[in-house]
Amino acid sequence: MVRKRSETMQENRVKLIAAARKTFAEKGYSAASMDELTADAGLTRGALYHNFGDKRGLLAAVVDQIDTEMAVRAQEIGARAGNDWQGLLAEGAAYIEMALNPEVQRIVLLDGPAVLGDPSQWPSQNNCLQVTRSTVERLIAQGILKPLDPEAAARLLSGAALNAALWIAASQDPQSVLPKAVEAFRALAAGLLVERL
Amino acid sequence: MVRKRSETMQENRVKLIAAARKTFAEKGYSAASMDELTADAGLTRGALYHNFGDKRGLLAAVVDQIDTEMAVRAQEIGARAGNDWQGLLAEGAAYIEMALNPEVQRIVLLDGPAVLGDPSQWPSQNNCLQVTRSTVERLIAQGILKPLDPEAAARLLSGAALNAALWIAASQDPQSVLPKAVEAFRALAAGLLVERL
DNA sequence: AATTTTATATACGGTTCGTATGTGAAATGT
DNA sequence: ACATTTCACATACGAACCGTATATAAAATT
Repeated sequence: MVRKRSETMQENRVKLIAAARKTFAEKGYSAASMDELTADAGLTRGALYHNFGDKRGLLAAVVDQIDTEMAVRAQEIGARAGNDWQGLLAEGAAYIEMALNPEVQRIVLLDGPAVLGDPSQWPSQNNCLQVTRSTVERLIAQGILKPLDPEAAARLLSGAALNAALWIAASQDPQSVLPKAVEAFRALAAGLLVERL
Repeated sequence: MVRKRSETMQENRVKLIAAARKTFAEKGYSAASMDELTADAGLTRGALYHNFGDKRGLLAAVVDQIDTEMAVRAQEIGARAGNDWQGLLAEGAAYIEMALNPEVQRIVLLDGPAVLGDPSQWPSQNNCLQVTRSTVERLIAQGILKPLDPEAAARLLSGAALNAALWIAASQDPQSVLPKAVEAFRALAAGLLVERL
């Protein structure tokens, strides 16, 4: 059976990213051994360094994948809401819930920023942030939100949401804490609304 | 000259923490070599492992120190404000500005959570958070803020503030971005206020 | 069919961490 | 005051890991 080179290469990339998601989430970035990780994928470090440059590069690829998945999900949930304002609240709640996933938490929220630096400068450009920002921009244009800097508002909102998730996950009883966090988030977000007359 | 043991030991701890603040801030936690770091302090790794257990232990000590300094500063600034509500806003702005300091940013915001886990479970108990929470509790008791969970509100507020700082520091022109972030923060915080009648 | 490319495997060197052991000075007891 | 014990720190050692340099075999190209 003749296998095209680009096919197997793509498959190997997928295998490596999948193995990395698992290992990074379970052990954390620094404790993840590249020998073990590549062996789990049925390969060696050779494949890794050829495809991703170095350990950091692999993390960047993993972060990009998860971030994109999160952004897609958040946008879907936001779009399903009645209006843009409800959408913004739904997106925030969605981020909080998604960040309870250990993969998201360990890889995107903890190791990602520490190893790759500030999310706004990631190669993936942080799709999550983009989604929130464009929602905010629409709401400002509609006169529903105060005319704040959209980037600033989006950063603070997602910062609040993601930080809430860290707190929830570390707490003893996540299920009882989640609603408190969502309630506080909704209150905060309401501060962006224009004053009622 | 007879030097008491406990004296020199305390001095050595101070030296090590000082060297670690410098090196961790400049190179980041994982790139910091404990051989170099201890040599800078005029000691060897022996002193380090005896005093702090391991590399993580040293980071924890450094984080504790910086976090405490930040909490003291924020509380002073908050107390100087006219009332508790103005104090809360001033504290938030103070966190944002303090987080522009590379030491704070690299050590407390990036490496700290990645290596030590969620800040609410740090040995230092995260003094910054305590300050904000007690301010929030007072404001709720006064009927100025909505009766939300104080811990949740404090977490989200500080999350927003610290995340804003990461954004600012990574931006091209921090000085022009800072006021936008502070403005957005004040708007968000206003969402915690009880509805005006 | 011969030649070139290249995706991955293998081999190696350098660095780093944590522990195990050694040592000399302060602390303690008689 | 001297002998003994404690312990804070230094030194020595082993294991793990990363990134690169080299080798190889299979696909691509001519």
